[in-house]
Amino acid sequence: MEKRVRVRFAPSPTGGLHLGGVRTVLYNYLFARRHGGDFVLRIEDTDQNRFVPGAEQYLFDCLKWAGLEPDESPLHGGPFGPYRQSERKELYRQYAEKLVHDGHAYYAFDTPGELEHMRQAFKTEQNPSPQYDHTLRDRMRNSLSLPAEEVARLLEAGTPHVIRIKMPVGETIRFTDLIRGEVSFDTGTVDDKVLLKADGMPTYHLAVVVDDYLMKISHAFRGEEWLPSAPVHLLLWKYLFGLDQMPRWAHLPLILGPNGKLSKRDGARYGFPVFAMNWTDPRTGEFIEGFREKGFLPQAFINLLALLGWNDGTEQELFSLQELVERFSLERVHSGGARFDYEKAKWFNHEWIKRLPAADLRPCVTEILSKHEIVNPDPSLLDRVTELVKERCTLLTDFGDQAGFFFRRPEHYDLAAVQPKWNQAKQLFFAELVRAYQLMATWEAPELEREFKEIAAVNEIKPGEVLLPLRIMLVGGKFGPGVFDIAALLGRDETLHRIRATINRLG
RNA sequence: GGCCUGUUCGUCUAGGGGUUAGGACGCAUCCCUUUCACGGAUGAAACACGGGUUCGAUUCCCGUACAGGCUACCA
Repeated sequence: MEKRVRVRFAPSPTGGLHLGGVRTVLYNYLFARRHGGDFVLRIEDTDQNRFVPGAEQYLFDCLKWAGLEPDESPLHGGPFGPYRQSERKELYRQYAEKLVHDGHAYYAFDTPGELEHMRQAFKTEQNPSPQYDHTLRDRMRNSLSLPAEEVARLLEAGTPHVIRIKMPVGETIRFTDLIRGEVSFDTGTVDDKVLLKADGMPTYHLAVVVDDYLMKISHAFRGEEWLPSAPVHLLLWKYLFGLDQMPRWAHLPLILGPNGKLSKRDGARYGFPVFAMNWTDPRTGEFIEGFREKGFLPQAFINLLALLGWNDGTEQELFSLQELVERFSLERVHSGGARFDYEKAKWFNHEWIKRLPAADLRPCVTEILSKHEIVNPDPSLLDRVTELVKERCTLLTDFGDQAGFFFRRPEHYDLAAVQPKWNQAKQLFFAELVRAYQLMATWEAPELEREFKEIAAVNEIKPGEVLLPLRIMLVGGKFGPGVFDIAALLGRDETLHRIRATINRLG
C-alpha cells in the first residue's frame, strides 16, 4: 500500500496560539504541501479543567489568517475523524487494557494524596522530584505490588484507578529524529507515565500514539519539550502496532524570549506580540497582544517564523508561502533554540509592506484608516497614497499617521516649528504661491515644485526656508513624503485651502 | 539532583579539516534627500573552554562550562 505523507498538529485549546505553536503548524504545513501530503489537525481537548471556551475557534481563525488551513480537522472534517480527542474517548481504553493484558502496563490505585505523600517521603537533596518508576512502583498501590485478588476486588468495586506504562529496565531506546539525528535513552531513567486517567480520558502519551496509528500519520513534528517523553511513545508503538508503523519524528527547536523560553508574559514585558492574534483569556481576563492587530502582514508573520530556525542555504530571506513550500526541507532546520528578535520581525514586515502592490494592501490599509474614522476612501486615491507612503510604514498601523492626512485635514499643526521664523516676506511668498497655483494649467508634482522655486527665487527666499512651512500647512507636522507629491495627490482645492487656513492661523 | 537537547558577531544564521569565517537585523559614520523614510557606501562586532586525533582543527572525538527543556491523573 502506498504510504502517503500525513503530518499532524495537535494543539490543546487552552487559549492562545504563540509563536512556537504557529511555527510548528507552519513546518507541518510546508512539509505536507511540499510532499503532496495531508495536513491533519487534531485537537487535544483532554483536560476538562483547561479547556477554554472560544479557544478552538480562535485557533482556526489564526490559521486562516496565516493561510495555513489544514486538510482535516474538527472544523473541516475528514476520513479519520473525529478529530477532537474528547470525542474519541471510547477508543483508547481498549488499547490501554491490551497493554495491561500483555504485561506492558498496570493498574495503579494511588490517590493524589498518596502520590503527594510519596513525593515528599522520597524527596532528598539528590533527588528533589522522585518519580513513579521501577524503583518505587513496588511500594505503591498497583496491580504489580498488590495480590491478584486484591486487584480484582478493587477493580470490581470500581475503585478509581489509572493505567500506567511499565517501563522496562536496562533497555536502550534509539530513534532517528529528522532534525537531530540519532537520539537514545535508557529506559530505566524514564518514569511509569500515566496512560489512561481515572476519568477514562487518555493522556497525551496514549492518545498521540493511538491516533497517529488510526489516522495513518506518517510524520509528526512537535516542540523539543516533547523529546524526553519520546521513549514512552516509542515503546507504545512497539507494544501496540510495531515500530515499522511508527511515524517519523521531528522535534523542533524552541523559540526563546529575551531571557529563556518565550512566554506569553514576555509580550507585555518587552512590548512585542507573542500570539498570532489578540487573545483574551475568558477565565482570567488576561490579554495577550497578537501580531495581526499589532499591524503585521500574514506574509511577514509566516516569513519571519519560517526563518527562525530554518534557511534554504542561500542568502535569500524574503519568501512567500509558496516559495517556502518549494524550498522547505527538514534537514535544514537548525537544531538549536532561536531567540526571537522583535526588531528583525519588524524588518520583515516593513519589507513585505514595501514589496506588496497597493491593491494587495488595500484591505489592511482600509481597516487601519477606518480606525481613524476615515471611511470609504476613494480606491484609486487610496492606492496612490498607499504606494507613496508604504516605504515609511513598518507596521500597518503606521498607515494611520502616514496616510490619514490625505483624507482628512490635520487636527494639529506644529506651528511652533514655523512661528519663530515667520515673517512678512514669507507671508507674501505664500500669498503669491496661492495666486500662482490657482492659475496653473496642470496639477502635477514636478510643475508644482518648479513654480514654487521660481516664486521663491523672485522673492529672494531660499526654497528651504519655505519648504518646511508648506509641509506643516499640508500635513500638520514634520513628516510624510515629498511635499509636492502630497500636494499633487491632495488636489488643488484642498492644497490651497490648507495653505490659506494655516496662514490665517499664523496671523 | 536525574535525564534529554543545544552552543559561530548583541540577535537570526551560512560554512565546514587549510576561508581575509559570508549574509541579514540592530548599531555607528558618510552619501542621496531642504522633513521623515527609501536607496547607496563604509565600519565595529563571532567560531564557549580544555584535552585528544591530525602536517593542520572553528569544523571530527572526549571532557568541562554555560544555556534550554523535561522530571503532573498538562499538553
